[in-house]
Amino acid sequence: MTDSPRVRIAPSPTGPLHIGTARTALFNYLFARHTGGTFVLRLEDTDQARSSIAYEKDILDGLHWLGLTWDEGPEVAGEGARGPHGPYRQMERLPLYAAAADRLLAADMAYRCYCTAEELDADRKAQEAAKLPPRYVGRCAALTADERAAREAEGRRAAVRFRVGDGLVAFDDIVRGHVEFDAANLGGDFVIVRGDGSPLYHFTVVVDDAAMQISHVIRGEDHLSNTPKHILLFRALGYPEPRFAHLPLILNADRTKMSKRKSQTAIADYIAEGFIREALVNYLALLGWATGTEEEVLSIDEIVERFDLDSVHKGGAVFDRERLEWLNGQWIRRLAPDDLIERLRPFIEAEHVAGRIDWIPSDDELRAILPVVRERLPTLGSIGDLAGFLWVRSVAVDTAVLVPKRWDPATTRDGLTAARSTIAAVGEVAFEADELEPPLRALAEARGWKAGDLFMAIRVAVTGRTATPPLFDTIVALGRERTLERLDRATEALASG
RNA sequence: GCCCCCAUCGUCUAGAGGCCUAGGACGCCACCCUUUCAAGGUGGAGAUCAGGGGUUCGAAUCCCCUUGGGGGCACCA
Repeated sequence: MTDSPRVRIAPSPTGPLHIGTARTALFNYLFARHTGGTFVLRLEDTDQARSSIAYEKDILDGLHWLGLTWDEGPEVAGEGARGPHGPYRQMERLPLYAAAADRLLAADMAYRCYCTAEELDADRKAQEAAKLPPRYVGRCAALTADERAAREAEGRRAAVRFRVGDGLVAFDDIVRGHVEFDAANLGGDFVIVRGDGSPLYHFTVVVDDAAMQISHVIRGEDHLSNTPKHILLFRALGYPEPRFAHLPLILNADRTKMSKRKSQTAIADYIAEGFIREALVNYLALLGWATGTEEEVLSIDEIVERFDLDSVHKGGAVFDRERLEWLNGQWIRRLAPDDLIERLRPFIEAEHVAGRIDWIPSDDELRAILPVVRERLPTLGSIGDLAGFLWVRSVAVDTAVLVPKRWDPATTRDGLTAARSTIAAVGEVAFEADELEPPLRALAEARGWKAGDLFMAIRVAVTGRTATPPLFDTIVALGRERTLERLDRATEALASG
């Protein structure tokens, strides 16, 4: 019988959750859920200088937010993990790496290296000058016991290097097919344990993937060239090799690997802008994978159902924010009203904190305008721009935009005054869009105005903007008194200006 | 420099030898709807399938070469 798949996402808490990490996590999640496998989260925090609890929190929070639940691993930053293969933070697994390194040392598959940073640096510069590929020269590969003792006596600390050996290393990558490397091109014996005793990535990843019984290593293509090193380590340690699947990279607009410098890479920044999880997941799934049908707007469950590693692409995919925004709009329109309101809350509160609105609307107020704002929201964060005028005491009206192109100031003043009377004539109880439109249209017709011009003058007067939700719904949301007051203010501004 | 990977509209992609005079989506343009802005609808521009050789009756699809792009070569992950 074949065991069910075990996959993992192994982020390093050395920076905020990156789009690329989220995508890799998503594909692991999709594969695990589609196959009924197990999804593990492991924190690779061996770079103590760069790791921090704040980043760990950002990463865990981000993955939770995306809805990528894992079966084993830490749930909350800084707290314990669950699962039978713990601990799941590498700094808590140090004894395992030490034992594995000792085994390799004892079998002479690894050796102590006493080279100093200066020596290594000089080697590297010489190789560079000679236009040779960088590679460890093997200075410590065959030290005698006496030579070692001499270096120890000097107080030099030893790193541990793995003997790469020679021969071909081949494997069948699920997305790339047969790939092979000549061990001679791996850059020589590489360090697996630092001079201070802390283990390095290539080593820990193998020890842990073996210990956690990972069956499929699904990761970014940037790891493809590292894979032979890992395979050699699996073999040296006597562990079975997992299957590998290297995903295409997510690219900047210039087709280089997506980077913070050239693109917005932090998931937290997308969340802060008001992208919703459904859209982000949907979008990310479609970068490097497609259903093979014309379906594009898919929920995570629908994606799980259709997902297949074999149909993942080989070529990198440029991150296209416009397409993400389109999908975000699609998903915002699909949310249930109360769900949308709940998700809008933090953004409205942020507007309030920033002083851009004077008060926070109630659920009922929000629910009332939802039908006319939802299709105008590319992101949740655009709620302020779109409807903020509803929640301020007064709006700033620029008299230059208040006067419609075909009108002059006098006509505008006349129009606003007449509109005020017309709107005032609509009683408080009948204050609905259907009651407002007919008399205002009649007014325009009676005075020989184009309805659009009248409406635009009113729109700017009551909202301060030229692009708004439908005018009559807007006026109703604003309420009779506030509408009349804003019309008065605008008329005054026109008179004095 | 060395090794490895990749290559269909601007972008994401469909396409696994004949169904392709290459389909869809985003974006763009036009029109319709319309009080603005959106959303929606319809239509359009946009790819000699990187180029060149093969294989085949037939190639975007298979093979080779070239070109281009990317990734990796740390006591980072």
